[in-house]
Amino acid sequence: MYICSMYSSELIKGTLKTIVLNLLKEQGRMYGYEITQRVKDLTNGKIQITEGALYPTLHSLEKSGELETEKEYLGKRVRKYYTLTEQGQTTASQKVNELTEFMQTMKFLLDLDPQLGNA
Amino acid sequence: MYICSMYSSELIKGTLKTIVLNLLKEQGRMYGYEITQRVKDLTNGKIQITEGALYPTLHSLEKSGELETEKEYLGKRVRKYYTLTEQGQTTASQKVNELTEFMQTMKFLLDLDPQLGNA
DNA sequence: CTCTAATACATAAGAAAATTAGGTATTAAA
DNA sequence: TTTAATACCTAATTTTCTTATGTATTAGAG
Repeated sequence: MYICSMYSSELIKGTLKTIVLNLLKEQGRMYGYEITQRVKDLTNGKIQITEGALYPTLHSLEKSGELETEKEYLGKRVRKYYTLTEQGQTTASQKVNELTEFMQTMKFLLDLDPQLGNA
Repeated sequence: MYICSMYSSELIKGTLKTIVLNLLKEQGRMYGYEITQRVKDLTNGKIQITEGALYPTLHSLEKSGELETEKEYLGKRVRKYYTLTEQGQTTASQKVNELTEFMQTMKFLLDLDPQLGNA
């Protein structure tokens, strides 16, 4: 599953593209399987991207012009490396900003940050 | 739409139950339409719950035992007030905790909080 | 007085996104 | 030699939300 043990999965839908775009922005160049492992490591297993969710997302981002690919061979095994296009860089920033703003709004709405200015 | 102007809607799926349960926990007793207005007001219109999303969610939460209802009449107009059951109180807390933890994980993952201990 | 906007409930068809479950194939390790 | 890990992929189903309706009451504008 896209999210497993730590979070009830319905909480988190819709963040996958943002995660992928942001990782590629920071790392430069990654292949699919690497993305799943990186996210798992970075979050101590709390967020686990499934391949059934990831690959369609990568294909969709490529189709819409955010990502480019190049294949690489290690012996006979294939890797498809993804990099951000210029458009993808812009989208990545926008998505991260949107998610950041949204999380702040949610924090306020859930009264987790009651005064909006707790030092 | 559930989310309109400010956020691309795909970012935010799966938070509706948490929002509803948390509001009812804080406010005690609310009716559907009131919830949509409260959320809109609290978020300055950034998050707008549609009735097409809200009512099915309320019915589902009632069916699963998180919410109880009582009808009230103002003249001929009906209001259905929702309150948390004991189970609902527990669920509300859990959902808020989950979302809080998730948002922290996301913040870290998106490198928005690079050192994990910025004062 | 009449029409519109707001209040207040509801459902149904469709779209979007993930889950679940499968498939192929290579390589490293037990 | 068999299993686990690496590495790609797709299809059926489910969940959740959007969009579009529908009904009805009440307040306010003209």
